Amino acid sequence: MSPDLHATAAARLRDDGQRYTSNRRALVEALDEAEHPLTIPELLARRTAIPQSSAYRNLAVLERAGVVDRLVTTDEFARFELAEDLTEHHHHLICSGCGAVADVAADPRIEELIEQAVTKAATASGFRVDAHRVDLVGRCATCVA
Amino acid sequence: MSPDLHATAAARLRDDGQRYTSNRRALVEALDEAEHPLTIPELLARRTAIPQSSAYRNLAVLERAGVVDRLVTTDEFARFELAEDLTEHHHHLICSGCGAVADVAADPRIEELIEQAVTKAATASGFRVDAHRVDLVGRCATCVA
DNA sequence: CTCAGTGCAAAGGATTTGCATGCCG
DNA sequence: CGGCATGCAAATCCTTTGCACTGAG
Repeated sequence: MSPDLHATAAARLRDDGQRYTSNRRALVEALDEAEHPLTIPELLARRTAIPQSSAYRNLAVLERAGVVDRLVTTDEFARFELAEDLTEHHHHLICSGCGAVADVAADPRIEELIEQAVTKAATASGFRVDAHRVDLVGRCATCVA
Repeated sequence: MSPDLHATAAARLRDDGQRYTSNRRALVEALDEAEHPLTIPELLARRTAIPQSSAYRNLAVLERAGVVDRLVTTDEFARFELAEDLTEHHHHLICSGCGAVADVAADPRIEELIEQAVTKAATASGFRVDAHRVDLVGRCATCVA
């Protein structure tokens, strides 16, 4: 995908005083290959060489450096994806049946409106908005009762 | 607020084969009094009579019956609020500094647009949308760095 | 050498559950 | 009585952490 995805990741880690090691590169690669947020078990299944504790630790580092985002659903596992500015802005379809999370492209026209309406309401109360998240909760094709 | 909040809650529980006990009523009352989603510790602080395990168990029951919604943030605790159709539709301001969650009223005009744009995209992939969630992530007044 | 990164194993902590008891219907 | 609800305590299980070791600079 991004030819300089790894260069960007390395740079952000360097700014945070961290190295871009093979484990971290492997995690970024796995997240880049996936087209939806992955849980730790899913990540480990794709990169078996990485022990669990290293995965948790490195994902925490990558999150602090702004390379990955952690998202928490009602699912039992946290999910990880590449940071928004390294991918396309998108939203999530969260299946309340099986916990699956799929990506859905964002409509720039709507984005604009959300941004405006919502930021205005928030700043009125002294809140500084950094990002918005739009998630659709429902049933995926295989879980429709 | 809702004069028949408790009646509705009782009815929904009954449909699920459950009773509306005093513990459950106390939880619903506490959530109704609060003007933002509460964690379990916060709930217990307001209704000290309820033991932790009962709180968890009853909130799970209330969630299944559609009386409360559970929301998971990056915070360490899950948060609970009354189900959307028992309150006003609203969104959340989530502070990435302290984990606080505040409610913000929804703009019906924007709601409409989100609903349309997003549901169309989702149904295209066989996903049946039940609800949408719009969360603003940022810094609350006391956490702005 | 030095110090961040690694990996194993053990700890932490929110949430869940087993079991005996209480209570509504 | 019958079965849900309760509460205590103990178990679960995702996630974090201590510690000794390895490797890059």
